[in-house]
Amino acid sequence: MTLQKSNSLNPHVSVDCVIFGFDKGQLQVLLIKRGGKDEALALPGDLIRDDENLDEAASRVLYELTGLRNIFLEQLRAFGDPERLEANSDIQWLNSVREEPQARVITIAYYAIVKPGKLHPKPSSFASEVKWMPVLELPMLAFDHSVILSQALHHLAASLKKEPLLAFEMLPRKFTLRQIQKLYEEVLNKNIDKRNFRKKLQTAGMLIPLDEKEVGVSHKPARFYQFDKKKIKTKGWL
Amino acid sequence: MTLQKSNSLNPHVSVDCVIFGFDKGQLQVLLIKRGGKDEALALPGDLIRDDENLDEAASRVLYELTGLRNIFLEQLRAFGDPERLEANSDIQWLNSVREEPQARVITIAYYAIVKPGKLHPKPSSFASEVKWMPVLELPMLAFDHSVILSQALHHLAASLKKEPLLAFEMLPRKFTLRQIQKLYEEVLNKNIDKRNFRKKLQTAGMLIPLDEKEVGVSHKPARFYQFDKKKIKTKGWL
DNA sequence: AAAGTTAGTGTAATCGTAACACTTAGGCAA
DNA sequence: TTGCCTAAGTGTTACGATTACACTAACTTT
Repeated sequence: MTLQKSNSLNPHVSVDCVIFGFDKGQLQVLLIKRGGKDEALALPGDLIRDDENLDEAASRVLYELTGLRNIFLEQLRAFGDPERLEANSDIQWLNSVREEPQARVITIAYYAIVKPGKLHPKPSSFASEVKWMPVLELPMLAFDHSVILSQALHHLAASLKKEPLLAFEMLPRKFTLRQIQKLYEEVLNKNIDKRNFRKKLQTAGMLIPLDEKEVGVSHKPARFYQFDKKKIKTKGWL
Repeated sequence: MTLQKSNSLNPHVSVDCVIFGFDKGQLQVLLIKRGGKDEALALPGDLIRDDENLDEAASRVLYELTGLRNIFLEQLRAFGDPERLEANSDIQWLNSVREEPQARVITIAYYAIVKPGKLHPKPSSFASEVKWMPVLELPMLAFDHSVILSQALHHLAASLKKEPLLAFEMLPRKFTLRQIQKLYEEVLNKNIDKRNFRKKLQTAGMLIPLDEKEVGVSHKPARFYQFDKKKIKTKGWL
């Protein structure tokens, strides 16, 4: 091992966040454009700062982008092919100014869940454009972000089967049984039997029925429910 | 964000490998000492080189340590508190020579599985001492390696429930039904009913019975089996 | 008032899981 | 050689979980 070499080209390390939301019956992901109009969409992310750990860096990216704190956020995994393109245009600028060889970028991917309505995307110092995109009809993303996103999606589906908590993170505070079923159908990409699904929800006993119903719908109005946080069951319930 | 700063202190990035093996009825992990006798045990690891991706770096560490290739190897997750101590003594030396502030080390943890008997630990350029230790009776490890190991162990148990393949990676080519059951009992840390366990193995149909039995044991000799790689079932079988 | 839409509800068949005990084959010691 | 020790090997029953399946109720629109 050449010490000199391994030090001189220490990689950049960034976090990238796959931010999921469920709205209009579709699973959505929050994407940005950093610079010009015709740039590819990308996952929001930033270089890690010296004084923050990985989780804090991801939290910060989320906060700077959305203004939200206390969001569900977990590390997915690290990505770092040496051929990975630069994940931050600042770095490109920096390197071109210095005429140094470009250091690679290793990124730690996180996935996050935001309740619908909590977030009204707007441009920031990070991103000239910010918007929700339905995961099922995505264009190509910048860098290796398509790979990251598809792994995050896979992971989300696997987690949803084990942890009902995640489902409730994706729904508004009050929701109907139909909404939660649609969420599962969308993410797991299969149809679920209504009666069996409700039976299992009842057995789990994590729902508080409210004395409130849908209004203005042209069919029998559904009852609203709330999630009972005291009764989380986390293992294998679907 | 200060560009200058974020670049000048680019973190070091390393891989650390949690190498599991199952021998003498116990789950073991391969640990090293880098330097002196009274140093704490540590997970084997190294800085990532410029020309390799993360998986390759982990593979290389494994190869340099054990001489083995084509080992089961998967990324666990990244660890990177800013307070993380140096994970490579070369770096400390380097930094002290240059009188630079120490850059933090972010590490990508991997876990690997090695069949018993494949590996006869011996010192290398990495490590002055290399040895298998039973995971249930470990001393404190260097840096944050105890945390990494415990997460790897947890992950291993979770994976074993889903992927029988992992079990077969841990066993020799020929094994008895008792061996595979003991493996599960050790990793999942609970007793398993013999008849039910065998029934499930049969249902899964991944075992090829051999015309060979234990010899020299002071009880009814058990039949040997082989794993049928063509019939892997990977989802939820235990 | 009729048609359209989703809410809401129970039962029977099937499958998987869990609990449980005795006979057999070999080594070893008296 | 006999008896004892040890682990191998083998089925059945009870229980719980999962699946499949169809009608009535409430509200809106035309």
